[in-house]
Amino acid sequence: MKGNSTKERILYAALDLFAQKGYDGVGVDLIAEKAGLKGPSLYRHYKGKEDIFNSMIEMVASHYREGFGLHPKAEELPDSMDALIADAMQRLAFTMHDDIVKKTRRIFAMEQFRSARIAELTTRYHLENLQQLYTGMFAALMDKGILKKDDPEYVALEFVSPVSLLIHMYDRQPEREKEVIEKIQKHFEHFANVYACDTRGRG
Amino acid sequence: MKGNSTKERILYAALDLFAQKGYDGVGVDLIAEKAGLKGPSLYRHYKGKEDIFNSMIEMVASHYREGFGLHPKAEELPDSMDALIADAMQRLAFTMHDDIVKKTRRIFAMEQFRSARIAELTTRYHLENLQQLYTGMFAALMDKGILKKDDPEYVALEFVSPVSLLIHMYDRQPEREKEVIEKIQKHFEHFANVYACDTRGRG
DNA sequence: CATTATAGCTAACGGTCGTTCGCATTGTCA
DNA sequence: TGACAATGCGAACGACCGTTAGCTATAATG
Repeated sequence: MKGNSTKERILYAALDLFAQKGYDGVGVDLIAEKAGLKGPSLYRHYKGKEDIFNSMIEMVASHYREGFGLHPKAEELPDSMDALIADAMQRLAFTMHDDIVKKTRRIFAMEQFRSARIAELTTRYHLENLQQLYTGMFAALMDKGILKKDDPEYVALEFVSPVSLLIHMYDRQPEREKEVIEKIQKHFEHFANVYACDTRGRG
Repeated sequence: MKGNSTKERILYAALDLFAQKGYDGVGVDLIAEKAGLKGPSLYRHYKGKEDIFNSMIEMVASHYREGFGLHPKAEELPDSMDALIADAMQRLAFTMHDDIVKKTRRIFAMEQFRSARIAELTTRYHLENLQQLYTGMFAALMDKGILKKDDPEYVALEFVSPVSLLIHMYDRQPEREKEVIEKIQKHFEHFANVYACDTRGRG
């Protein structure tokens, strides 16, 4: 269990349990036990269950913000279609297997209707941030003559959406992981065939 | 409230309430009240809360199966890109505004991890059925020379994924409905530019 | 050293949960 | 009409919920 201070341990315990059974499915005593104390002691650190939940959300949100800060710099742009796909596959592997990211996704899926704040974060997390990242990247690749000239925002949407959707599928049916990865791989290849500059003839 | 028999009324009440607050957020007394009786009377019709939930899921699943049975027959195939998009926009309007469909989506989103059965239905509902529908349609359109020849399965995936993702966004942020519809419309146009046969020059 | 804040605990509160029991009412059918 | 199943109800059960109060031990502070 990550987290050094008790406050942090509580948040990581909450993250893990809420990801398993949802907000209403977890009692405060269980969170406390996982964090190494008794239920009432939680109230020395947080105002209540809702406060624990919100604090945990803000923690993973900032964790995510940091991890996502690694937008590729100009000189790190992929310089070919193959490099683009390799880069995307690496991001995929991280997203699919990082523990915190996985739990965060599950919570967002289950609790997306709990508040406007969470709804907003969910949309950002599942769609907008990814689309924005690739919009910038594709605009640059179009300039460099690697991608065909097109509206980079919508090319990014086409690129990102199947991945996001298939990751959701993996989240709820992890036994189909292989199938998901294969389909994403094939989707990338199909994307390359359609949008790359130097590809002659398709189909 | 739809449903004539008490059994049915209970399921529709459960559908509505579970869609609002999730399984754990709704008590049996509330379901009963909405169905016009008292909590303990539910047990004359179902074995318990879980049974109500599962029965409700099977009801909407079969409701969905029927509604989805309207796969276009060969002679109803769209005969142009414009017709294809018009058809898709009509399906979209239905999906976005039909009450039962909306509630079903919310429940699947919140309860997708509750059982393998629901996980499976969620994937079918959000991805596989749509992809399958358009895979068939696109294969035919490729034969007729309306769409460029390509792997219809992946063309369908590219077509369907942004729509599904943007509908999820609409579900949790209905105040952004206009934006969602615009983006889907633009996505369709972009798709047409990329994949239609008779389109010269893009960008 | 005396004081005070911090952080843990047990006990207990009022409330809600899903469920069961026993009884009353109604409708069906011989 | 009498028997019986079907369907409703109120009362109540044990379990669990989030939270508060009050006590204790330790750590920090003057």
